[in-house]
Amino acid sequence: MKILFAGTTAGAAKVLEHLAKHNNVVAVLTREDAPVGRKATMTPSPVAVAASALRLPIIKANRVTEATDELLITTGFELGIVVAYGAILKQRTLDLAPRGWYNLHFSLLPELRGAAPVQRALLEGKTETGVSLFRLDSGMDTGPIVAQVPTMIEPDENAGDLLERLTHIGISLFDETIPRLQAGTAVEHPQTSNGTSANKITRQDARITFEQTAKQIENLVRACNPEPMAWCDLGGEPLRILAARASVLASQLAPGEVLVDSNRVLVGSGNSTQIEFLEVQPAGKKPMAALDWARGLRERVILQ
RNA sequence: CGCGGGGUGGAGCAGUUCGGUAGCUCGCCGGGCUCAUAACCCGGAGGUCGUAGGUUCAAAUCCUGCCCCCGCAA
Repeated sequence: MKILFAGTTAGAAKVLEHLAKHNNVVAVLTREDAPVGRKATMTPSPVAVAASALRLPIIKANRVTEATDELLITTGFELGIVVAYGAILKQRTLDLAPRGWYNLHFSLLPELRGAAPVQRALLEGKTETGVSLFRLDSGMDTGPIVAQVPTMIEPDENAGDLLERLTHIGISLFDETIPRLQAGTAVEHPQTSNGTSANKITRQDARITFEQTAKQIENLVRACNPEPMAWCDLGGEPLRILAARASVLASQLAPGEVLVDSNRVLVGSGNSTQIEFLEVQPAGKKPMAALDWARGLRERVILQ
């Protein structure tokens, strides 16, 4: 069976590499090269890089237009597999695949539909999430579900860790399910509720306000690592917080006040709680242990 | 030519304005105290100050080129 793979991110590239070993992937759809870094170097997506290594035909498009459809048709694909492609497929395009299009989504649908299910799961402090494989329809992650795998969220997992784990789970799920997709024997269960949405987390969302409780800040920090990374203001410069955990001890620190105590960097937060910084990154510096950062401080600081 | 910060013993920083003995908080090694310790006390090792050149009696510090790292913005 001829499979078309659509994806963009590093995780999607991993899935592609695996699928291509065991299936007949005839072409890859990915987003166009994008500027990356300070020099805005045009860089192909991780999926494009992986597809090149696999010597697969690549179709690059940020929006799937009718012209893109024509290219897709020429591949002769029968089944579409989508993992974090980053653009909506219209019904017109969905109709091109005789066996349909299936999407791997990193939540237990209908929970957390949308662009950032992993980050939102952590931000909301969930203890369980999972992956869902469903048939695409014209809505946003609303199609009928073919398979789901739940998993517990580890207390110290951040979004990067969790996404990596979910990706592996997703790969296993594909191994189990693709034969049935190809045979057309997969059982589909319609989503029965409207669920919840998981919008992308913006840089403003990622700003820490120390009026929040330590637990809320911890959730934000975990959700935002590695992207877009939680931050606060240190003397007019951003201070990124890569890792932190809510302390169980009550705090007498004012919100944003920093105290080093017993080899721990504690910061006052809302409702008399305190957040412990574990890893931070000042502007212009590399990430460092919070204690190292605190050692270099010459005076008391208040974060905002 | 988008804006900006930085490179100083193993780590994080000060010192550069105004040139003149390598500093601080840790870590490491050895010893002491202690029931014990992430605590405390004593001692010690470890640095071509990113790199190449220039100015000077003298350069981490002043001048010039180059390399590397990072934040913001896109």
